[in-house]
Amino acid sequence: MVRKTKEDAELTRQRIIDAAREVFLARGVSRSTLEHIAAQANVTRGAVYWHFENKSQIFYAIRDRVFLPLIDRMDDTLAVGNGYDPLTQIENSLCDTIHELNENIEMRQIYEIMMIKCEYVDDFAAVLQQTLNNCSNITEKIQLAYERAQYEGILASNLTPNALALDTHLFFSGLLHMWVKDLDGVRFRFQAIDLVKSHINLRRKTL
Amino acid sequence: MVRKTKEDAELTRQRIIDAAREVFLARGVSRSTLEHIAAQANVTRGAVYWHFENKSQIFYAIRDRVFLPLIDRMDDTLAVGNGYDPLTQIENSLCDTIHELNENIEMRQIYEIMMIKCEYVDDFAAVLQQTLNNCSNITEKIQLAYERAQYEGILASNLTPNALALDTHLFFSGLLHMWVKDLDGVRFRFQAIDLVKSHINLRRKTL
DNA sequence: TTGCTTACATTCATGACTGTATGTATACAG
DNA sequence: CTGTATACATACAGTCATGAATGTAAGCAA
Repeated sequence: MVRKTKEDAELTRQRIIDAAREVFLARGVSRSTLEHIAAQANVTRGAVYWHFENKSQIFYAIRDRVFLPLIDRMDDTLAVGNGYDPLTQIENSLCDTIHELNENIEMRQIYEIMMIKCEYVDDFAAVLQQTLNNCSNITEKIQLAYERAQYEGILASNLTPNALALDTHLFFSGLLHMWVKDLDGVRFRFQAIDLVKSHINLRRKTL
Repeated sequence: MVRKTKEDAELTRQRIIDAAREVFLARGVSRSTLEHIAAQANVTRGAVYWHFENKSQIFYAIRDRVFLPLIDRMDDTLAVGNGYDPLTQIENSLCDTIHELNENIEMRQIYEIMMIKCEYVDDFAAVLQQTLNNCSNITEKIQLAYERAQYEGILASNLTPNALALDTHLFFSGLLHMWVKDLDGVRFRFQAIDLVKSHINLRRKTL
């Protein structure tokens, strides 16, 4: 095979990442071999080893394509003073993620891989803890929004913003899991948005 | 090795199941080999193959040791007329499960295996759907309790019992996941019970 | 143009892991 | 007391999968 230019090489790298995503999804991470990934990307294992040290490194590359953008979007929708009241901000933030899952196949696949196609042992155990940290950050941001909501007097509940934020976080975490597992969509996918709205309405003071 | 009596054989079978649980937990299901399991159980692979067709069958055996009792307990705590009001019934039902996770090492390990040490592909994909079905049943039971709560006029919310039940189910599903992933216990394990109580209080009409 | 580096492809040695086949001693039925 | 089925252990064959070693042609800088 001929030597490629730098741009070609980067393209190959992306092809390998995309291929790995497909293969991980179909076979699970553990049972996916570098040969499978290489074949799916139309290269040889040599090429894969050139671009990545091993399978975990490919996994990390895949994950970063989802979680870094996710954090950013959450920051945006939960930012102070974007025209929405705090409860609506939280609602929008959650609905945005659902919307993204519906529209973005890549993101959907990556969530599926991380939730039900991966075993968190050895190298991967660290990933779980990082994800937990990210979750903590998100919970904090939601809590801040609830604090503003309380200050603005639109909260129906007598619970603390902290308790509300944790409850919301757990609800949404469960929803994402069910969204992913509910392959035919009947149970959760089609009504995910409604579930988020109900969840938020439960906390909104009725006029 | 000498031929065992029937009771001995059953004991061996249990030892293999216990061994598989330990090995699955430590290495993940995919990367666990029948040799590992056999070694942990102090038998040879021959013995394992005698008792089980393959690895998935061992997995099923492990799972059944948790989920069948779980359903039963839920049925009990949510049964009509056991002296508690419906909201307290739901609370007890969830707290019981948390309590069981705290006390029962076997159950804790099995949850951990099923949530973060298993890749749901091929044979295992079916397990997910079965679990989803079980979840639907539980949600229905919770919904019935909410309907009774509504009838008794102790519900604070204007949401439908169906929406409330789904919200509770998702919350609890998220909580179990976090409980399992939160290995050091700081984030969720120690306050799981409080989180359940907050969740229920949010729906209880204040006097 | 030369020579070094890049971006892969190819080959090889080695080591799991699986499933099955076979051996074997004993429990148990009759 | 004897035959058969049981409950394993042992041995074997075949298939992947890995990682490293080596090959190679082309890009690119000087």
